[in-house]
Amino acid sequence: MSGTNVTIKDIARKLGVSPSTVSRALKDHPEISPKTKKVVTELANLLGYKPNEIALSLRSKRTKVIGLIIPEIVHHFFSSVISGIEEIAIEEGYNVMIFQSNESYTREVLNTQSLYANRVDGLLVSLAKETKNYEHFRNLQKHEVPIVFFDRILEGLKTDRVIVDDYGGAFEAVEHLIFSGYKKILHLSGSRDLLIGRNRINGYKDALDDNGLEVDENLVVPCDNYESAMQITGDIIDRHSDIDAIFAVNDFTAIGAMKAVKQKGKKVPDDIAIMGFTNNVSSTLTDPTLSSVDQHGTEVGKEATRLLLKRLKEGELTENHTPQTRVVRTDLVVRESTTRK
Amino acid sequence: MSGTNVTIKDIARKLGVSPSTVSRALKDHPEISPKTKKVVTELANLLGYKPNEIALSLRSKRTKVIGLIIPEIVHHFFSSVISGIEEIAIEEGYNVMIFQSNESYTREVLNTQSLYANRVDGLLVSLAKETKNYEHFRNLQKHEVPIVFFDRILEGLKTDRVIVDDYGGAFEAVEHLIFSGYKKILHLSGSRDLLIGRNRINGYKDALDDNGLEVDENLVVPCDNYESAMQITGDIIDRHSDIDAIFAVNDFTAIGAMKAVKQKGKKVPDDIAIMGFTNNVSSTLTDPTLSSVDQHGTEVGKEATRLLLKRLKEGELTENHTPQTRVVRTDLVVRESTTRK
DNA sequence: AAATCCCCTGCAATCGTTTGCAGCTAACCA
DNA sequence: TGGTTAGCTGCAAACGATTGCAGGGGATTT
Repeated sequence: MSGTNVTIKDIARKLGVSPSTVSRALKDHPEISPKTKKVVTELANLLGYKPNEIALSLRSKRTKVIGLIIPEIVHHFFSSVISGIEEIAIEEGYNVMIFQSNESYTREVLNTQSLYANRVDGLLVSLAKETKNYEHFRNLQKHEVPIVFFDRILEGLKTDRVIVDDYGGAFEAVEHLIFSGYKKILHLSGSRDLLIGRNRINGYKDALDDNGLEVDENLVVPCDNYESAMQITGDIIDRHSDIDAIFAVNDFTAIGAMKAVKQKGKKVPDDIAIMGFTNNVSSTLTDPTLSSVDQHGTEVGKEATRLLLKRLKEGELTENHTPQTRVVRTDLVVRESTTRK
Repeated sequence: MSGTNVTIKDIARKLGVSPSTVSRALKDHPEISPKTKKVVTELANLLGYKPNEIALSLRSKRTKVIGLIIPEIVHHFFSSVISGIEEIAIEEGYNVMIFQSNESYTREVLNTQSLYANRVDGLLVSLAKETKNYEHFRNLQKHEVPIVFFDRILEGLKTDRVIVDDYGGAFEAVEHLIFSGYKKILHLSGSRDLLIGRNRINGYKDALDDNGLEVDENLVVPCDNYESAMQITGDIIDRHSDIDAIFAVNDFTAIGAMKAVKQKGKKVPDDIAIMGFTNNVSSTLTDPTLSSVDQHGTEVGKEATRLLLKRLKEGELTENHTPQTRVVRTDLVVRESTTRK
């Protein structure tokens, strides 16, 4: 980026005016004469002048960059969140600097340090699974960097938050199964350590409860990935032969369960219905296609970014700011795996 | 980012020395006395001083940021490329600024402008489908910003490149089908406008040719997504009842074809084998699981970044630099959809 | 005691842009 | 014609860090 970069000084020199005049002319300052403005802008265009954001940042103490820390880009949910973030950010003239924690606490701390060194104007974060304390975020807050957490939030830190309505989504999904005539519903659940895991479990239980079905703790089995679902689902339906539906904590788990069910010679959805969560692309590709709960990743990203930009516009009110929590509604997407012919 | 940020001047003032001394003390300059170094570093740690990268960038004319333009983050291939890029970049102290073109030429041009305004040290690009000309990239090159293209490259512009061995991957995939005893192989192909589309077609044809099978142009059908594969595959196998294998340009297309084949009452892989390309997560989730060609997205990202950082280290040799092209090998991943029992 | 030398530290300019203030020129009015 | 005013433009400092050069002060040498 050396050499050929045109600066305001270059333009000033060629025109025999001062840099200040050029600067003012370019931003249409009222005290500059129309003729001067004209020659300046013409030369600027000719030379392809573009203001140096770095210099602007140094002077104005704002970079127009927002930082993003996520566990893993390759997860479809997170990449759709990024899409949403980018869309809103670009609209408002902000750029996005992305960091992956890879679920590692150490990495996350390093990320916050890089972000601070680069003086990002604000930060969007979804936590690594390992993260239990939040000194690194508190540090940034001391430096008045506003933070918005999304999806994987940190209780105990006063920040804006955007979360998915996991409870509601689970409730609706299970109720759909019940209304479709399924009565004995297995839940392959997420970790009870994570808020999202607990919320989905509670949605499941309350849906049963509200509809007069018994909650059987033996039917809440921790299992949150494809491989283990493949392995354990067969056994479970052998032991509980009256299971006629499975609600899984995510789509991959659901697909693993589906495969196991089919291997047992049972039909989906006639013998056993299957419901996922997340609404991955994958859910349209299975056979039968998988009913799921859409988490609207893009909307989560948009909402988090809107919240952050709002904070940035409000200015230095960090101290007396009341943190907000936005809940993004989920949507039930009914496909073949829960629809008896 | 205002207020509480500690600068070198703050430290200098509190210690009654000059900023220059502080600066030198912090970088262990030999002309600073040990005692001064000690007090300075201690206070710096105490106050949590972190150099302002913006100021450094302004002075040194390098930002330690590399820009990335990709068509769409939500595609698994691209998000794995990002992972690879980030890994290498972070190792070398670089950060990554990501932009999506959303396959739009206009957006891509805007992206290059933002990237230039932010004075990124270098650029990694995978082209939007729409892009036919390259003025916007030529502009950046004028400003001595090194560019590395990957996957979707631009012929006609002298730059480093990292491409996937599409030809070899297709060849190997089709040969695997042939060796498995399949003789009439349909190719659901990509666009002949794109290099990757042409390369895969050529790999397909040469594999047939080399193995003494006839190449039938009617069996190369443009079709590169799930929906259209679902729609047209049935008709094609009706018309050409001797088709016993399908090689699709990507996994989604393959999965669409698989579904259509199953709907016709044919068995996969016993009646018709199916081979994808990309090796998405989805390929492990279908029933039967899908054989595919792994493109090693992470490796593509790593290689592109290595190439770029190498250029950056070499310095201002942009003019007399001989562009390099690196080819990333593919790997055939055999699963159930091409394995007769 | 004067001269020399070595350590250490500070001054000032620089990167590119903005902006409060001062100053210059020309025109207008009395 | 002298003074006021309006309309433009330039000076200089600032953002935070680095670095060539100059200089101060103490110790050593003759």
